[in-house]
Amino acid sequence: MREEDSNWFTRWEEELPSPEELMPLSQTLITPDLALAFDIRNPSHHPQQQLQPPPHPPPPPSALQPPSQPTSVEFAADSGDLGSGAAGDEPARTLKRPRLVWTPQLHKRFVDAVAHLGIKNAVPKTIMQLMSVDGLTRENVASHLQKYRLYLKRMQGLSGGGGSGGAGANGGAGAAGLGATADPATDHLFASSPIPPHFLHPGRGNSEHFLPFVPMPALQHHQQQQIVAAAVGHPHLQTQYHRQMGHFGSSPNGQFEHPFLGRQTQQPMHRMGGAPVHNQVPNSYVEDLESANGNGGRKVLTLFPTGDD
DNA sequence: CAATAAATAT
DNA sequence: AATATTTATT
Repeated sequence: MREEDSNWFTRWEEELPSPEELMPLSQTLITPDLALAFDIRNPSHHPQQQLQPPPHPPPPPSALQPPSQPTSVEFAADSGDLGSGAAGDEPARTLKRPRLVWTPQLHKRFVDAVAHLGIKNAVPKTIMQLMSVDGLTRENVASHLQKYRLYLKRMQGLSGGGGSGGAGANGGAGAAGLGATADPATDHLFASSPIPPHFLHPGRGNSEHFLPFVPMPALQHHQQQQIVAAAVGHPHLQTQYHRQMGHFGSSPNGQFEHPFLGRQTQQPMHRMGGAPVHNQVPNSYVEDLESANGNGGRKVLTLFPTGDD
């Protein structure tokens, strides 16, 4: 049955974020106040970071589909105080980014990019470019890709006896039912996104399909909290969290102004695919917000799960 | 320099 | 535990 081949992507269409989800919300990791407190002047050019993005005029809404909105990622700050020492005299040029949180949505975008690039072209740099996620670095992708490959191999390993078609359509916790050796610790994230069939058997597929990668108007999580804990060498390090709630003005038009516009660090990529990108409006799929999951002493609140656990 | 994989670190 | 970072190899 080959229907599965064309089904795997019709699925995530329905899971697309609702308009409410796609608020750019490019929150700066370092608040201007914090940056000033550190006397950070940004001496040399450092990687694309969102330090106080200048009021960039949003591109005019063209009839065609302009590049997707620069999807911004959220970061989680841990209780590690980076104020001691680094803030003393050494310029914070070597600012370390907060850990990137790979949300199911973000991972889905990752898988999409890899799927459309093909296994051979799916290298960190290319993936990163295709994802168009502001703040994403090549290292982020590389690290994630490494883990993802291990995950794929694991899946192949235990589905080898079945033949073709066995492992294609498991979209969620399907693989964990056969008493397989799927460590619950390894997949959680990866199991949330459908695995393109050709991923599992490279070379065994058949035709390369050029699916018009739709970058989507934007892919944004319903951000709520988890911003940055400003610890400027305070003895107590009481991490405070901003409760960012309340959405921004959502116009009935579907057009709204973002308070902060993420930097569109979109580099002109070479001709890849060249497929006609056709945009489509996702269904308004309401997602449940999950907050305060029993996570023990973790302060990082996980974002909403995409359904399964 | 970029990519990969394994090990190691936070 | 989930990512980052480093190391070594290609």
